[in-house]
Amino acid sequence: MQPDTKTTLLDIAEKAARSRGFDGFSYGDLAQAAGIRKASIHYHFATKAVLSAALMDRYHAAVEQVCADIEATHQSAADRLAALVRFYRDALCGGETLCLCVAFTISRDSLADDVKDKIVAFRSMMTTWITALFELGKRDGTISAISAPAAEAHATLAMLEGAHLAAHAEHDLTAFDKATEVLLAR
Amino acid sequence: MQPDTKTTLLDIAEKAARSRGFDGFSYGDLAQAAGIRKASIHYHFATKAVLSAALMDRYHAAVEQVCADIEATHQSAADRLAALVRFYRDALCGGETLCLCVAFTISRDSLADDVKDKIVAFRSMMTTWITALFELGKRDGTISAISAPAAEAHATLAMLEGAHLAAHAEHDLTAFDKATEVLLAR
DNA sequence: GTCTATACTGCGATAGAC
DNA sequence: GTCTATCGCAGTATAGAC
Repeated sequence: MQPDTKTTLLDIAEKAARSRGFDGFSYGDLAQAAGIRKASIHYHFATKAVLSAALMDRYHAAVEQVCADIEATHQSAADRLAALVRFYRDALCGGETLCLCVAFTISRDSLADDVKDKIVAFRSMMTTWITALFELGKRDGTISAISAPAAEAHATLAMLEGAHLAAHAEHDLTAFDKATEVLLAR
Repeated sequence: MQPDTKTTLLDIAEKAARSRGFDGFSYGDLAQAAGIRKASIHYHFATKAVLSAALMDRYHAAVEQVCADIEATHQSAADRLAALVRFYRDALCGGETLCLCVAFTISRDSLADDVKDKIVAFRSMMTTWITALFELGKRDGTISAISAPAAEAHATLAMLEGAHLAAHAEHDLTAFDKATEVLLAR
């Protein structure tokens, strides 16, 4: 079954937004990639603000689902952490695409208020989940030298997003691997 | 002594670029802030590519100087690391501005090739310097549990840049402090 | 749901007067 | 060194035919 136009547009827009940021893609770009006229996109997403809100909603839900899947398929904290790092690594697409939340953060001044709030909500969801991961790590002992789980979580999210930036800057996954080597060795 | 127009323009452009990314500011914005017409800016910087290259050159030299100053004024590895974190914290301007290298990385597709190279060169300069910091830390014992200095350096730069993103996303320095708490406790 | 056509604004950049 | 004026193009968005 073919995806409908709206979904296709979201897919294309997500790729574009994660590659070039909010200010770096236009309805014209999307139209060309989707094979329709740019005016037609307004039927599906009235404004770019509406489109970016839809992108964040879908992205938030998708990543939340990935976290749930990791919990279901990996028992130890160390395995879950490794799976999370692998997810971020795969999300890079060889250095082409960043986390949507990272890409939107730089264009923050161009975003609608509700989209800014969605970025904060996404980050909160992630740090909460990673905090729980480190709390498990303290109990099961599979991750070494955990201080405060919440502090570790904020540091870990920063490191993952920073590693994304590094790989994007060099268009090379090696940069991501170097930055996460210490994290994975714990 | 008043700074000349070219320096004023660089100052304004740096602030704008670090707040909103390469795609997020225009000659029109700079002209308004500088109190001249946008056509006049082309006299100082023929194209936006030339301007962004000048921004990266100046930024690279300035940060390199900061690192040298830290070496001159702080003896132990732990003190130097703390000073580096403090420098990144101050560079945030309360969450408004990012590291120029971070801000440009997202707009990478809009940059001239030589500017992309300057980003890579900046990152290389930083990781080299931080690697030396951790090598000193292994010798003087003021930083705990150092594995491979180079790996620690890549992880640390990622964490600092990720912490910058976090603070920018929330427009709140608290996010930076949370992300660097673990780093400073070492 | 997609099209053509268009309105309006802003962009980077150039030419030439002063 | 800065100005006015302008070019050519791309941006988001809308109106209305099909």
